[in-house]
Amino acid sequence: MPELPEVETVVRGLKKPLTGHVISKADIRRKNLRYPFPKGLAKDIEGASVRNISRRAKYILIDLSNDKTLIIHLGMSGRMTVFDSRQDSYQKHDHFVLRFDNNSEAVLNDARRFGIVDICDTDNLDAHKFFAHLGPEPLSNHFSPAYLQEKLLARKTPIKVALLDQKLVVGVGNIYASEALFDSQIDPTRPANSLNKPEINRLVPAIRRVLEAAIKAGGSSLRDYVQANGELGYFQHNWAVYNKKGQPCPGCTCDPFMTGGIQKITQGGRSTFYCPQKQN
DNA sequence: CGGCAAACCTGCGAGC
DNA sequence: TGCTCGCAGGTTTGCC
Repeated sequence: MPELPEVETVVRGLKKPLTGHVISKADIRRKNLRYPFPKGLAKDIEGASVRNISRRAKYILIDLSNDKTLIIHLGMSGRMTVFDSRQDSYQKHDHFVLRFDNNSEAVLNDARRFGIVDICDTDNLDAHKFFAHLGPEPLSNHFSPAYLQEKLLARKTPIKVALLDQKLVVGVGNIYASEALFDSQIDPTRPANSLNKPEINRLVPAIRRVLEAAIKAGGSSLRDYVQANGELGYFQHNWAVYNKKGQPCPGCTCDPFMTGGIQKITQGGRSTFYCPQKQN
């Protein structure tokens, strides 16, 4: 579900209402999501206040006053929403609830339960197994054409598949990989090591452009995703190719009845959308 | 190490 | 209306 823009949007939405507030109660409503909830989690966080909320890759980091950081991943179907003062009772799949001193609640709802909740000493975050092997943030300067070119050298897997590898670059998921390759006019089936310098010079800024535009739009809502305030994202209206099989390519003048329009293929077990006329 | 399929889950839309 | 099938924003694991 949530890729970098969705997680970033949620993080921004959580900051204002939660920062500075004390967690009065952590309600753990089942024993596991993707993994078991950490032992003693409630005890570890109750009574602490929220110092800051940030994002690394697709993880939400809630930095607490007791020098621990609560780590949350939304998986495919997770939502993290804040309720001012909740009137209605818990919904189906509300698995983890933080109640605050001002009576507000942050609720993790995750139908498919691919999400993750973990806790870590803030000092040791970088060494945590989730983060130790991650690639650079795509919106940082560490993600440069020179870096990408070097990393792609040894990889003959299709470029679309490579972009989903979080060791190469974090945050890019299935939607934005298709969108960024369309933006840079690169055929997603090309072996990663076949991209030349001009193509890589197009791809890096295209990834940034697509992610930044999506953040501006509050992310993409396909089915589960909502912002922290419960509103939908609206970048799905700006998709050029994702989920648009058979539709005319926005950058092409060719007749979709002749070309078949946008193609849907499967790579690495996941759907890829692209325009064979524009991307090569 | 690279590459690929399968696994983890529930829900929903399409097609019959 | 109701069933089955396929597919969905991610990541890990196990096998070759």
